[in-house]
Amino acid sequence: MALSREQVVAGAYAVLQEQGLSGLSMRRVAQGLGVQPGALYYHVPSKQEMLAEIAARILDGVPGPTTDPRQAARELRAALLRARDGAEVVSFVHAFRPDALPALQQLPTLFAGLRPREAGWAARAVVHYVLGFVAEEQNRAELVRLEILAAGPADADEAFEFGIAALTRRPTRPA
Amino acid sequence: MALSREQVVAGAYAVLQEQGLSGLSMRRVAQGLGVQPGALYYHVPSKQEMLAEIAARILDGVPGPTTDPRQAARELRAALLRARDGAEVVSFVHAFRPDALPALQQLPTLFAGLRPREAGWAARAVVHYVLGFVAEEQNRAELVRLEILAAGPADADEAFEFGIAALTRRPTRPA
DNA sequence: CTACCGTTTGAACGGTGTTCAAAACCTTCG
DNA sequence: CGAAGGTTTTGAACACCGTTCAAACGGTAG
Repeated sequence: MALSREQVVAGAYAVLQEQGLSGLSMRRVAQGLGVQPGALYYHVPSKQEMLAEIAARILDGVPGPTTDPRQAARELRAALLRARDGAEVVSFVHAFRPDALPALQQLPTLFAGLRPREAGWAARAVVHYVLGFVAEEQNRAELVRLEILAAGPADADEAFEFGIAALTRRPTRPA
Repeated sequence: MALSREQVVAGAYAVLQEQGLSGLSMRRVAQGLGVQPGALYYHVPSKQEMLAEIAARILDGVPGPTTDPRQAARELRAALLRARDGAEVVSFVHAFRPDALPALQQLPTLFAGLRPREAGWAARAVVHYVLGFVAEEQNRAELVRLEILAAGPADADEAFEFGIAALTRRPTRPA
């Protein structure tokens, strides 16, 4: 049976879960699918595009039908945590192909109380904060797993809420 | 005259400015110094350590003697913008060697009005926001330079202040 | 002049993303 | 059935990458 784009992406996702982003090479994906590396390029134009599809998959279905930016941020974090190195993957894709992540592009609509300009800024601030926070979270977990770092305090949820609360508080009118 | 660690780092910094982070390879650094790649490893244990030194150099002297978190954030952004791909470099180093960046580790002391736990959270939030914001800023500039992306609105300063204002506003006491 | 030590070379190892002509496979048609 | 034609895969190569290490080099002190 011939390969398909979905199978390639699924295979890559499996490698991501088992080896992490640094272990995700086209050769390993090919090996996992029992195929030569070149075959992948018939279904996928580049590794970057493949990662874009994985990132979309990671963010699939979030945020749900909420109108609360805080809730959206929580769901975003949960989705990122579900995939190994999820934040790193999404950050990478967000950098060179932001249009491939509709989940993040729709965020400004949740800041209904703000003018369009400010809503965009607020959404970007939340995205940067969430991606940075979770990237550090997953990274530390990995370093702890490899015993390079000692486990720190388990206050991630509280810390996350602290930042999100600040970023979603309505500005106090100056004067 | 024999090479020195400082010369290696300076050479790497020069390559960074001319080629960007993606063009910064040990081989190119060696070439710029008129030396074989292996010679670098007598002065520097790895590329990661070399990058850590570059990141420290980028953040050298910031934040200045201010006690205002907002001002510190502005100086941080300015320092990152001074180096090509500065935010990406510092993010990378911050991920696997946070202790190599005292400039970022000292940030919690600026949140004097908060309890230690909250001060740490606030500092981390600011770091994630600033690094994410400037990374996007520099990345977009690069994509525009390569004519992959059309130039957007020039509201970076305002957008930055918006996020920083939110992150440095004192929490409204809940009840 | 010789020994020594700090530094550099040159070559190699094992990896990476990507390309492409040629081969293999599969389906459809005569 | 066999031939044609399109789709998919192979196998090999290209140009890189970070890193290692024995051997050679350079200068300096005894």
